[in-house]
Amino acid sequence: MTTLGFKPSPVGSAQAPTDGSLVAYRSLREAIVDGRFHPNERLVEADLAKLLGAGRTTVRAALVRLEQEGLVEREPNRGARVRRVSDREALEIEEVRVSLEQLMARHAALNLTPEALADLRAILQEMTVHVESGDPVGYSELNARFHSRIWTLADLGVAERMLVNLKSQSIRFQFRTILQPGRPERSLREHARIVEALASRDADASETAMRDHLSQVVATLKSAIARQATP
Amino acid sequence: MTTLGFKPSPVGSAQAPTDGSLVAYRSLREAIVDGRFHPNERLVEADLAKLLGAGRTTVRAALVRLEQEGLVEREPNRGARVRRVSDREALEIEEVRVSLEQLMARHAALNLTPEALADLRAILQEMTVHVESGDPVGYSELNARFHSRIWTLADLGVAERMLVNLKSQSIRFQFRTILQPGRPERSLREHARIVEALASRDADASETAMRDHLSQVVATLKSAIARQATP
DNA sequence: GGCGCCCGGATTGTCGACAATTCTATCCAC
DNA sequence: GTGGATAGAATTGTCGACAATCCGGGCGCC
Repeated sequence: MTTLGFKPSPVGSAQAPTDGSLVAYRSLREAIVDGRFHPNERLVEADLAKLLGAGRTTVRAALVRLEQEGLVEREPNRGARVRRVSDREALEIEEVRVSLEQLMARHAALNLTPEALADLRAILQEMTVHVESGDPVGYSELNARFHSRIWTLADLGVAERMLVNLKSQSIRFQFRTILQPGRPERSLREHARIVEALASRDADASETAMRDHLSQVVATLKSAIARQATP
Repeated sequence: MTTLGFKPSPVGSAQAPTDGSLVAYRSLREAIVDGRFHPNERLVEADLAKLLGAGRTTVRAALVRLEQEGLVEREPNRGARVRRVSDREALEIEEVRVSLEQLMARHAALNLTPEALADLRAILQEMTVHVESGDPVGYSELNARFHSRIWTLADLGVAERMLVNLKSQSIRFQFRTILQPGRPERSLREHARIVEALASRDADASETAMRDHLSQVVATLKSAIARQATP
């Protein structure tokens, strides 16, 4: 059992008076995506209840939600565990992501505002700095901001929810791409192309630029996986 | 309160000895997608418990799952209701569907087997019959079979789950497209093109054929919605 | 007559308890 | 020793009860 403590509300963004059920769900979710629970680790309801200072019913509800979200696996009468996403599935997730991000890029191009464009350029600028100083994890965060900005611009709630969900499932794999030598530099150029395409409000070009970018990510991930399979 | 009765296991496909929790979930799900509960209808836990012959805890778990699935809306302390998906959201769902189905078509082309091709041709044949005899609902079912066959051929579990989920949310809108005059005939031709593209194992062509087909669906739905907005 | 307060009814949120199931380790037969 | 049966521990599934919260109507005050 992991011994990391959960405070009632660590530093988290202030929310309603703190609904017990929500707190349990969010805490567990965060713990899983942050890797404080390992893949395949068992999640015993009673233990979690103690950890969270909640009742078993509450924990159970959270587990059900997380199962539906694909972060947790539950077998009848055998309990819950953190779901391990296989290499194959990670690739599949990334492919779905390509599809959805293409859609996002297309709509973003149609909805483009000067402010959004400025935001994207600013992020791009910051990215450049982090690449030059050789800071992959900082870059990775900016990368997330970049795409997220496009999502809100695209204004497609359904697709956005799906992407957020996919991301939380595949987060363990993100470093297998970004840590590849030369990858940040290339990624930066790809992002620049996306911004250009968006700036010209060309939906087709934006979609294509996004596809090219993420196809590279898929390819990188694929080769990284293949390489480690036969060391 | 709807008074439709739930038998323990109406005629449903046999499953494990019938897990109470699963039964509740499936019954509710089916009731919602079949329209036995109207959009926005309140789902009172105690009532459902009586209906299903289960405890409130069980019903609650089912509601949580359905919420995560997007079929039910729950506000803290205010209970659950059947989620109403707006016209706008239905369009969005359909657009996401286009993206994912393109991906499916691409992979289906790569994985094509003679049996799968035969299946698709058979479904196409049946479709022709139903179109000629003017049976839109029969055609609609075959349409579902057609796409479903492509999904299993594509062998992309993640994308398939998403599509199934999207479909259950937007099922109320399917008749707004298929009932349009001339739509079945056109749809049939589009499906034929998809089969051709798949048969030639051309991934790009398959993807394009699928996109063209579903873009038509989106367009049809869009105009149907616009038309009824201003009658 | 309108506005705000307060109260009962209805409903949800949470808990602990109990039964049912699965898992573990120990013992016995061979 | 090996294999299988068995008892006990651990864990899940389900329930009813109780407190907390929300909703609607009635009352008084201005």
